[in-house]
Amino acid sequence: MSVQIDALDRKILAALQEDASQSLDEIAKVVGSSKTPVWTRIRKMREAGIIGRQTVLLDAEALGLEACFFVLIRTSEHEADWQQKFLHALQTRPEVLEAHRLAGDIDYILKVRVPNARAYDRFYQALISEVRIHNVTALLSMEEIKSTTLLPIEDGAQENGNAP
Amino acid sequence: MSVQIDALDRKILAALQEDASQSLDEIAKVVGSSKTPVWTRIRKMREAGIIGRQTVLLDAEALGLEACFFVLIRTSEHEADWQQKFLHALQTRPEVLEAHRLAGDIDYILKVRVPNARAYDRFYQALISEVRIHNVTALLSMEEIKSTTLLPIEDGAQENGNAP
DNA sequence: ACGATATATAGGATATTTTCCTGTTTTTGG
DNA sequence: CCAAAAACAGGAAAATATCCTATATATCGT
Repeated sequence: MSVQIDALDRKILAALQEDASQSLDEIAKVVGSSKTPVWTRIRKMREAGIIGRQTVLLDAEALGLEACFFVLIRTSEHEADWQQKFLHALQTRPEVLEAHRLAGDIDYILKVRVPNARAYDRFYQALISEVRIHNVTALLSMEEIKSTTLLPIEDGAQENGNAP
Repeated sequence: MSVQIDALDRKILAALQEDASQSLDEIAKVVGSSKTPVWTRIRKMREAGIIGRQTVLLDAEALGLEACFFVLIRTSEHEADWQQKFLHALQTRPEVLEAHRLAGDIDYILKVRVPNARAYDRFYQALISEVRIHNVTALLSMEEIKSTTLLPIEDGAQENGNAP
């Protein structure tokens, strides 16, 4: 096992994802510790990959990205090289913000952010010309009710999935 | 109009969302400017809400959140107070990371992160006991192919949707 | 239960960075 | 083409990150 996360780590993670611009002293005060352990733990969790990218969330509309689509994809092809081409296409296109392979009759779901419906169509045409896809349904978002990167962190007693 | 974003602003935004821990001097060098204009522009874009939360992206699996569902919801009710109750339920539940109101025959889509399938069922039971919902389809993610908060920022010439 | 070793913690010193100020250059409008 | 305004570059003081040292806490074998 790489790193075991304890209650203090979880408090630090919660504070960090809430506001990563806080100083170590502020975080230390919030989590009830001092800056050295907070700093050491952050460094270790960064190295372990528990803490990933430090970023800033931007207003998509202000950047002219006014349309958001969820795309449900069914395919008949499940060969290795088809899948590889498909994955590569998704990963290189910056308008694809999320892509998941699913269980069930729908094979993939994408979240795509584009300036407008025309830009979505361009994306769609480019995608289906690049890889063969059986069936596509696009769901257009009318309203972003909620959008957060804040993961729910259990700060209570540690509930462990498997007994020790 | 609140703030007009120019090419330098876009470069700064791109640098920031790529790595928000960079110093002003580093960003200034990358975007080809000096720290004062970079700092002023960041401050203004923060105030204008173009730049939102500064955060850190965490590894959900490392935190024990191993299951991700996309939930497609159809409802027959479209009255104001039903909708308000529904929105409130979504916004207060931390396992709901995204919620969109859609155009078309599916009314809402949610993205839900939970420790496991049992936790999803608890969430689902709690939700349908709180608000009346006509039809629900849960899509289980088997693999997160891509997940990014990096919005595509056109750093070329400024393409404007409406003519001046 | 006790002591020896390992580990975590608190607070302080230095290097870096943010924040703001001052003088200069560039752009804009008449 | 000149005046007014805006943006810019670099520098100084305050705040912060990073690392060090000493102290406290926990762990393990006997």
